[in-house]
Amino acid sequence: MHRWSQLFIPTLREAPADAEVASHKLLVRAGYIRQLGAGIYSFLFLGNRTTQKIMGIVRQEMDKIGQEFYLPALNPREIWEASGRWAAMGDNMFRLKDRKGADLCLGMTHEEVMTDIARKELRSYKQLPQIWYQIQTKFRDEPRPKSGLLRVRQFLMKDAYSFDIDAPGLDASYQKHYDTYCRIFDRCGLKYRVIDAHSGAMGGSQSQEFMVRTPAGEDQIVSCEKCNYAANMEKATSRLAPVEDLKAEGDGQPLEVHTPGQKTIEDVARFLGVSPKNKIKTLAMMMTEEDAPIGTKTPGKSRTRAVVLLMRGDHQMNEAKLSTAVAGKQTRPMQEEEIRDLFHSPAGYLGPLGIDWAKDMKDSGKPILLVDEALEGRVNLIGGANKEDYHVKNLTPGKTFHPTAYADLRAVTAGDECPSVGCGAALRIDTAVEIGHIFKLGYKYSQSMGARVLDRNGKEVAPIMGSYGIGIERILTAAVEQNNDENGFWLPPSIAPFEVVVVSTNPKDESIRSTAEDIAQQLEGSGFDVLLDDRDERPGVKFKDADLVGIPFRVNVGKKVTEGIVEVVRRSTRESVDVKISAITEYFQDLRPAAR
RNA sequence: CGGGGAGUGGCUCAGCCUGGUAGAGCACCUGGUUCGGGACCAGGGGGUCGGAGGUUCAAAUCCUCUCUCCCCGACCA
Repeated sequence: MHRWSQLFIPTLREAPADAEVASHKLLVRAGYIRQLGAGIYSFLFLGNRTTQKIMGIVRQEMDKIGQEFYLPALNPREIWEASGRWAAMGDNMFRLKDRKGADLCLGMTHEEVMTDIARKELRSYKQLPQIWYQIQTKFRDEPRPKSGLLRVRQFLMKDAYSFDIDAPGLDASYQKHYDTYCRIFDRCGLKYRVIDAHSGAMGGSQSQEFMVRTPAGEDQIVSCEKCNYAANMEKATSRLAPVEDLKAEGDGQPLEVHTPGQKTIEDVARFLGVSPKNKIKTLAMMMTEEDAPIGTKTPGKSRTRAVVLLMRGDHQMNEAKLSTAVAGKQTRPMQEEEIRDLFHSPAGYLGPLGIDWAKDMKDSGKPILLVDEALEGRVNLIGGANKEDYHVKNLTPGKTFHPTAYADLRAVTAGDECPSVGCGAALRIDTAVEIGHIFKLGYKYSQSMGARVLDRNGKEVAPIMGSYGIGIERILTAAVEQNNDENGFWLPPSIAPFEVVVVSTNPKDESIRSTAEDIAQQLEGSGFDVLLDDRDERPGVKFKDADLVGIPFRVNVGKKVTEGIVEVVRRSTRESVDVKISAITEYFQDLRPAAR
């Protein structure tokens, strides 16, 4: 029996001054956590109890598909050299030396250690598939820890790794994780979306993120309220309404028109009496190509190369999509003289004509012309003439000028139509927190680290891998972000530190005290996690504390005990019902979610 | 790393400009009265004013350096 009077639950009336987001303020106020340094937190009794429950759910579900390991956080340099990530991780990796001067690091993730085990132990396709997971502390020297528990330098992660003999095997392992993650987050009571994610620099083929919408989030996601469509900004698309192209003028060849002083898309469209949708927006960028391999700290020789983007007049460019289109190279807007060098024209009249564009991305030395997919197939567009006070009609991509490549560069905006077939609803854009990530790794680690098994034909092959992560504390943070008000927060019973708090409103009244005690005993006997607030405090203090600390149900034991009645208050709605003391256990058993 | 802000008792903050040897509310301890939404009265304990150096008869206050934390940006397998 947990008695509040004997526990350490240091609740605060006021939030610490340096807390900004709701979950940070409330978790500190509720006595769950205390800060030790930037991005470093101690978990106290209630906080630890909750993370233990979350880990319990994660274990139960993961044990259905995999096996739990426990790997060291302290890693020798060698395995990270083998994968190439000793350098690639840069300053984000905590590094240290042992007494002999040997390099060590604190693990940010465990592909290397798991793959090391695999390469030493796995020999045959008959041993596959394998799914190995652990729940363990990760260390990342974030450039900027922030928002309480949302971005920290030390955190708990459930990380899993799959080893399969072939791609269909990986697909199956990946799907198992997808399903398991849904069960885990459902049981944790979270509302989440699964989005297609950028495969990133890890060389994987497919990747999805489990996101929870919250204003405190750092990532922007696009989602549809009606259907399940969801994507991050760099992947999101939307359905474009058909646009009526202009008719060719004259002989259909590019035709210069005098547009004195008309520089912006809107000005030109109005001046010529056309829609911005029939205009081409020309964006002039410079891209920096580093000679030195990415991740190394020695600055190599860098060259710049012009990248010109053509968008539909009313569209905006998304920088993440541009970054993808140029394979992660750094880009910046051109400076005035760079624009003149390439276009021989002032800004405001830029267009694709008269420039020798690169035929493909490898056609180095020449400027790159990237055309947004929204312009593919369009005809007779209007763009700048590369000549002051002139624009050009009859521009048709692929005919009057030749793009280096077409690419998806367009930023989705809120209210755009959902791209799902037959959906038709409007898209929304929200910030979100990533609570899980599943990833088809492919052969990157098995190859670089030399894991090999014999296949059915006795041929040596590298196993194909997947990796799958869940941020334990982020589940708590997301739950608090989703369920709070100015008085505190409420957690789903499955992850709350206690399911019920029994408040003895006046411990000096013997019948109230003993009834509260009996009810708490009874509920605990029926398998509920119960906290008995037996403190010698005024009722108001106890109610305020109960509202603060995240426990979903409260039983008020007060004057009505003489009538054999107590109140049960549901924290989320504040609704209160009178329940007969004799029926209290049944009352809660009826509420108990089936998932337990 | 660039820009901004802040470090004064456990928490929230005042005092700093204009130097004179540290305050309030909450929390804590003792006694009493209270007891259904963060009570009241009386008494009490607790502070290297982030750190170092300097100016001065005298520094929380002025000057220099430094550390830490927060926010925006950059960054984020």
